[in-house]
Amino acid sequence: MAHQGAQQRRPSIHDVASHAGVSAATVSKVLAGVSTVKPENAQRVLDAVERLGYRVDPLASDMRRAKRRIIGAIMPEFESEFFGQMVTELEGLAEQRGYTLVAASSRESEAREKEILARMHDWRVAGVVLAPVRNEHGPAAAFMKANGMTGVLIDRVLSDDAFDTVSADSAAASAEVARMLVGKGHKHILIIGLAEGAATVRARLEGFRAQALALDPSVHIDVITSEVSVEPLRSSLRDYFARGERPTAVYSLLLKGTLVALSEFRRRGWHCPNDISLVGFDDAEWMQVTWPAIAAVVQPVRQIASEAMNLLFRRVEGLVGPPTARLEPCQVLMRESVGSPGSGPHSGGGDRQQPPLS
Amino acid sequence: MAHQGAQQRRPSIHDVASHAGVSAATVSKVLAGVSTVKPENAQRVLDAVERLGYRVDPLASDMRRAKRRIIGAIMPEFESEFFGQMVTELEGLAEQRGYTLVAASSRESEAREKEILARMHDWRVAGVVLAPVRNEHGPAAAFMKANGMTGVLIDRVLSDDAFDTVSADSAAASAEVARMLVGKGHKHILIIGLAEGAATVRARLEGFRAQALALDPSVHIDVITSEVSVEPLRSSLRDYFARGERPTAVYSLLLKGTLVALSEFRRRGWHCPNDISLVGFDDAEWMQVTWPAIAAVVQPVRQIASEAMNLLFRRVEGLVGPPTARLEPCQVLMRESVGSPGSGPHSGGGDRQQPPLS
DNA sequence: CAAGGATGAAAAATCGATTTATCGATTGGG
DNA sequence: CCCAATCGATAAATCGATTTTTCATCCTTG
Repeated sequence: MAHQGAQQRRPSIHDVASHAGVSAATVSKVLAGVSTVKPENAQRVLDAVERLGYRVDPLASDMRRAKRRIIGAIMPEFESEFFGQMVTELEGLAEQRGYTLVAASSRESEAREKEILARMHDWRVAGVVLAPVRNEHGPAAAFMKANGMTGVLIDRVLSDDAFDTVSADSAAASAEVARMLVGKGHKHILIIGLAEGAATVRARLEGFRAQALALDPSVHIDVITSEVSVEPLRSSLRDYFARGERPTAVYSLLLKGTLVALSEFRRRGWHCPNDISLVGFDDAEWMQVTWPAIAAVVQPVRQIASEAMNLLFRRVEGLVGPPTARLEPCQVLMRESVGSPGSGPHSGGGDRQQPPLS
Repeated sequence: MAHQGAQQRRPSIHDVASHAGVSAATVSKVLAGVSTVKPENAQRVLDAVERLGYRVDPLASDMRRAKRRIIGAIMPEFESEFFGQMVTELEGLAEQRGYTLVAASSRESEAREKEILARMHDWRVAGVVLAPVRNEHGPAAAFMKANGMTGVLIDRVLSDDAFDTVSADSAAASAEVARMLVGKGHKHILIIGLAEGAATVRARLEGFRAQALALDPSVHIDVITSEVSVEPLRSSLRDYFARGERPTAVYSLLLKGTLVALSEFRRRGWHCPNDISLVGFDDAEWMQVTWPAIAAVVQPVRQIASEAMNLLFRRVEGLVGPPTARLEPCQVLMRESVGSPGSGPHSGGGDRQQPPLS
């Protein structure tokens, strides 16, 4: 029945006005808290609002303003904990200020990213929080500049000449990982990542390399990266191991790399940390319940989201001035997947029932 | 600079009209594909649109219609793969039909769920895809009914007297899990879950129990559930093991339970499947790269999303008729975490370097 | 007591589109 | 040759708010 009942037109501001015996303009003023309304009339308006269950239509309300109370959020994906938390946080912060958050996934495509942005521009959003697929130099940011949109770039960015940026301090966190691994005696370390075009991936790589070599110039660092998708990375890694390379530790620059590494370890029957150590950028809930628990760099999602929204609203309110580039500190969680090289019984996969795949 | 430049007012339909030398009404008709426009004028309109880069303002365009081209989506959370994928799918499907998806997280709170719904009602959304926190009898669905909103309920629902529902066939999947576990010889099985008030959790429980007992009436099934949060579940589980209960398999009715189970196994130094077997409802990417890989029930996210959207749009377009209740089949992925009871070396936690916690 | 100022509210314009009503021109039929 | 139907397009109303303008009162003050 609910598909026909009760769907009478909702009361408009004019309905409230006539019930209260005043004009629509007066109702609007009362609701906006303007003080030039006689208290008696104000009360009658509030009573009518109450009686009719009137609520402002945000769409109509936004019609006249150039910047509508809508914030757009564009993330490369929704499937990971990181971006899921990010959207949750952004939504809460937007709501606190009376804004509606419209979130969309670019699905790791720059083309789609730009299309979404164009649609958000059609909506005349007040601002956009963009987590670009690659970095701050993509077509999406260019579109925003060309159209004078207000926005903040987050996550896979370092700094920009037009927009404020907020991201995790990848370089510092990677340096800390380097200190820990080198401190444990690792001398042959493999770094795996995706898309060196991504600003932060490069920062993570260089942050690690610089620190590791500073601590011990004899450290041997291999790097395997691949553009775009994760499968090329998997096969490169497979080839790398197949030709006999035996690093004692792997540092993955992103979550998907950590999964690939684990799956290749499995394939070869290697166990952490006895056979090889593993640290990944990006933490996930499951990493602390597996055996071994996986060491990871935790990104400060809440801080990034909150700082991004602060900066964004400052711009929405008209602040002009040079863009800022913020880096929020990460936390490195050392867990069981990291040990000292050669300290454990170097199994060939013998202590589990599952034999290594050929 | 982008904070001031280029933000001239966007061209409106009147700008297009005057450039094309016609009226705004004509422009609107051309863009709507009405055929009563002289081809010559239509061409001039299209030229002007092209030249000015005109795009319809969706907000203004929606003003006059009772149902706006906006679909609301309310999920209990965004942080899990399941709901992340769900939002991604829903967004794509809405976009295909020219609708904007506004997604919000109820953060597992029924109060928040209702507030979000009220806000979406203010927006006069054409329809809502609601994944309720508990089940179809919560305040949110009641609100939708009371206000004559159009909607579809998904995930934690079975059927409703007012709204179409779409969910995974939990009972069938659980029965299949039962067949597999009983088939492997398990005679003492623990089921853990959250909130038996949730319709689907109950269905999963009963689906499993009925099938298991039908196959082997001597099977002993224990059940541990807790309302609301995950921590009570953890401590109940801990107590259960502490008092000497030794089921040979655990079936978790939801993802968080699977994580709790793994973490308690860790704590006691038990390994799957030698010491205990584990199957969880809800798959996740990491489950196939850990050692052992975790057996799981995969929910058909795409089918649920697509069916929900189909049903929703049918209602939006005015279809009346009794609500339907769809159940989409799941897939059960048996992985290494499941074995036969007593088949492996029953370790006390001896083959890993980490000693069991006291 | 009249001019000027302050006060509070109503009327009207506006935002940008869609839709309905209206109007002029062309064409056809009687 | 005139009225009517048809076609194509424009003017105007509408959606639901906000904001500016106008207007009527009342109060001060010289």
